[in-house]
Amino acid sequence: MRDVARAAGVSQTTVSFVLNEVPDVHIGQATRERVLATIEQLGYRPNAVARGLRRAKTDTIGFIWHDPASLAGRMVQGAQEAACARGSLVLLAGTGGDVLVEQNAGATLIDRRVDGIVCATRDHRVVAPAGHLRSVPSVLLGCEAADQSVPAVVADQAAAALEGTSRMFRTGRQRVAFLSAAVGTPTTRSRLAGYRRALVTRGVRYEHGLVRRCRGERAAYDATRSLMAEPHPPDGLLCHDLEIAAGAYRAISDARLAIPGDIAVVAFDDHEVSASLLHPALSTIGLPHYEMGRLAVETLFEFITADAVPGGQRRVHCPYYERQSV
Amino acid sequence: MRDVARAAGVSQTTVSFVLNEVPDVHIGQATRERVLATIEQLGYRPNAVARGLRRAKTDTIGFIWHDPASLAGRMVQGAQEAACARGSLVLLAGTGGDVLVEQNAGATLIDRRVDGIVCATRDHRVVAPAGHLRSVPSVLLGCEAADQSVPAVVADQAAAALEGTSRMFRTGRQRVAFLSAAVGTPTTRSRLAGYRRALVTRGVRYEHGLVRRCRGERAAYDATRSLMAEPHPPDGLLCHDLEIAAGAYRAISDARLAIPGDIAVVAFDDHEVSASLLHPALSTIGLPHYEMGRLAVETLFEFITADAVPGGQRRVHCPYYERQSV
DNA sequence: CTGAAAGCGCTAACAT
DNA sequence: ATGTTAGCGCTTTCAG
Repeated sequence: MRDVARAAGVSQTTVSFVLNEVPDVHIGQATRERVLATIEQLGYRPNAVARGLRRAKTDTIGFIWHDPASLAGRMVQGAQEAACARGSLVLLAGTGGDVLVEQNAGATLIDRRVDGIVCATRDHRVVAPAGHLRSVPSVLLGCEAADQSVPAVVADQAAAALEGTSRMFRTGRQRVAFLSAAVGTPTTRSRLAGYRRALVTRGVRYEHGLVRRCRGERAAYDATRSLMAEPHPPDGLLCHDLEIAAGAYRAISDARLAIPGDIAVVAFDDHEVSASLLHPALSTIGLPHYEMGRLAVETLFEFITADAVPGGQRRVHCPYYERQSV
Repeated sequence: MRDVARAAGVSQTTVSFVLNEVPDVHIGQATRERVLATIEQLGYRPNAVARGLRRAKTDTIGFIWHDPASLAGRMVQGAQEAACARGSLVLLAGTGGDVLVEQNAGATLIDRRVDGIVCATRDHRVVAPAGHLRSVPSVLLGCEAADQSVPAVVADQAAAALEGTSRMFRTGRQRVAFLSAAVGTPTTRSRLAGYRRALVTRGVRYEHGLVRRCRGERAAYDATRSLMAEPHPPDGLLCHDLEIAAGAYRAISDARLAIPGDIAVVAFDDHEVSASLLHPALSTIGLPHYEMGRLAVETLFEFITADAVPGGQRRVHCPYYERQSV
């Protein structure tokens, strides 16, 4: 920068001013152009590290990343693109799901003076935000703070379950069952809530026996067979994921029933190839990872600029992909 | 840091020395412990930005990311974890596949004074590395420089095609066909080379007619039917991806042939759920994204520390996942 | 073994 | 409208 100043015959200050287009300072047209030309000519590029030190702002947002699953990649991508659109970059800090490492990751990011942090945990779990998430603007992604003290962006799983279930009702189904996951997480709870709301909306009584918890293709197969063997078998099936849907498909096929003729199926976790591999192609509910990452960063920027914590929780709509199973 | 020095009754220099465990400087045991205690007590953490400015080393590596596909997430993760293991963080810079934006991304990362850059492009394409990739230690990921001037990490697709094809020969197949992709990319060329090498190894003549280019399930279906209708239909099929394998499966099923009894199938792009959805479960060749990301960063560190460009190209083994289709 | 002091490259009062 | 100057928080000679 000194070189530029010298070559253009001005002071460093002037160079800095033209570079930053400081609002209250007007630089003479001639000077400005001379400086700009010199910058161009010398190929000068400001040192972002030095600028960050001085401004106490690094134009960098930290992304804490717990999820080893590949889908998280879309979240990171969404975050990265949203940040980029605002002139910031994303600094990644992973934790192999380890909570101790998580503390560390947050601290490390703060050491680097990131302007804010997006903290993405797996599986929508409620977290007690670590101290450092309070010391710098932060937003949770895919989970929420137990005390709502940190804003969060989550997939609207309840609405998604409601929609998936309602779609089946709307094609005339009377009894929709829910093949849920084995473990009770916030995700499964939200989905169950949505499922129940769909029943209420439809004026159908909730039956405990229509909700089965299972894990894996095999368990889903068994659960479906068991459901089909009941006096009043279901004519619709909401599945927690693709593997479960696969098990259900197999059971339905073995029972010589037709999809969607005899029974409709909808599953969470859209995966184009897998969904199309099933016959008939499976209608799915997608998890909007990209959009979640994007919105988390947008929210973070609001937080940073408004200097006020944005409202508690933002839910992102989960798209429904209609294929042939409903 | 000044506060720590003051509270411990020493100079900043001393604090810096104990913090960095400078080799040639020995600090008295008592002083060191006092300083450490004070640091702990005050909860002091060094400012990484200031340190970066002074040391001209940021412990950050840049990752240029072209690929909008979700699988790239695993590469980023591999890179991130490898970097983390060496005390560095990954700074992301995406480009929507746009070359102009790419120039920019590289420049932005250099402005941030990253210690090195990993540049990941989609689809193994040969690139003429932009100037900035030469001005800072860089390694290409998933592609290679036309002039080999920049080290590269790629999946060993030729070896993978060789292995997949050979596996089929080893179960007694005589004629293995290759359903390749529609476009001629370095990826498809490498795979074809591997396929041909497998033929040579087996002592089988290459037949142009056994290699079909297709894109999508439907095209694969047609290509397979056409192959099966020939006088000497193949008894083995190497598929470019899962969609193509799906089309092949359908065609084989329609032709009332059995997998693997009448014909064996192997496909690139391992995806557990999809592969298991097919009946019989499809044997696949995985693309080692995580490992590639990891190795790219390892290579980059060699580059940075050895201050010498590591040898041209590193190929990562692609794992073969045996299921029931061979 | 420890401290004083210079400076990394930039920004932003404050002067002129 | 432009220049002078004092740091941002740290590392690192060089003296003591």
